[in-house]
Amino acid sequence: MKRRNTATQEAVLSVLTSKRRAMSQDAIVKQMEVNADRATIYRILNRFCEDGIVHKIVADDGKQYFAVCVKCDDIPVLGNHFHFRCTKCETIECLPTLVEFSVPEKYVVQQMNCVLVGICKDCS
Amino acid sequence: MKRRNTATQEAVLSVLTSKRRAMSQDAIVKQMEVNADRATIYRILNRFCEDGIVHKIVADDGKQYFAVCVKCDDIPVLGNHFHFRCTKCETIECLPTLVEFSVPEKYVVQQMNCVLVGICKDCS
DNA sequence: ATATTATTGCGACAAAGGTGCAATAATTTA
DNA sequence: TAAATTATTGCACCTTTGTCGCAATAATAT
Repeated sequence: MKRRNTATQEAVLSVLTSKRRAMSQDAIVKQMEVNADRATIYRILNRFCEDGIVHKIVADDGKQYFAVCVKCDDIPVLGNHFHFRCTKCETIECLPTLVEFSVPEKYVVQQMNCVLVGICKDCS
Repeated sequence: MKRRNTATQEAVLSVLTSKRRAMSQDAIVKQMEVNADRATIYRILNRFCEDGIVHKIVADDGKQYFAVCVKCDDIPVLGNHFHFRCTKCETIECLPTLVEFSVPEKYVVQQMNCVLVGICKDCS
């Protein structure tokens, strides 16, 4: 399944990279000048996830948010970091804070989804 | 708004306390012998949350799970603990592991929702 | 026993995501 | 460059989760 370049895909990626935040599908379309079908956006985002271009966060509102996997401020943002949802500006960002934990005997951790909720630096 | 005792409420609470796991609405009804309306279950669960009897977890599947606020194994399970979703037995449990973190300057954390995903001790 | 009002059931609704299928268009091949 | 291949899209439709209004029911207080 070789990938192809399309305008919609580039638009989605462009929005995500410029905003530097985790965004929901509807937030992404709002920022796009090109308009595309909802289902298409979801398919593009899920493809990006498979390819490791973006990662998915499920916030405490139950919605999926997508963020580009980039290094911010020279701190590598890998899988195991906290996400921060600001209740004032309604954005979700990747914190450089790594999630540290230890689980009881015999538990195997494969993924994680950690969201802190509060007021971000710009709103406090 | 004084609370009243009803059979449905007791049934919900009974299921949650006996299972000792975080359960979704549909999982709860399946375990109940009394049958009640979906909306009613949700209202009961949200009331329990308000009263501090149960707490709500939003898993990485975007669904709400509810767990009784109890002490397990002599370890107090308060707000700031990890949750563990087992992909094999499809349950979510409260880990005794507390969430430890430090956020960058000027961030104010008010809540958190941290879910680890993998294989639990019973399934590994 | 009656009045008060919390709780329930029903119906309807909205939002978020996903899917199948035919049409479109980006690559590849000739 | 033109034709063939097949990844991607748009559309329609569907499912699940969760909420809400309102009238009916039933738990408590009087």
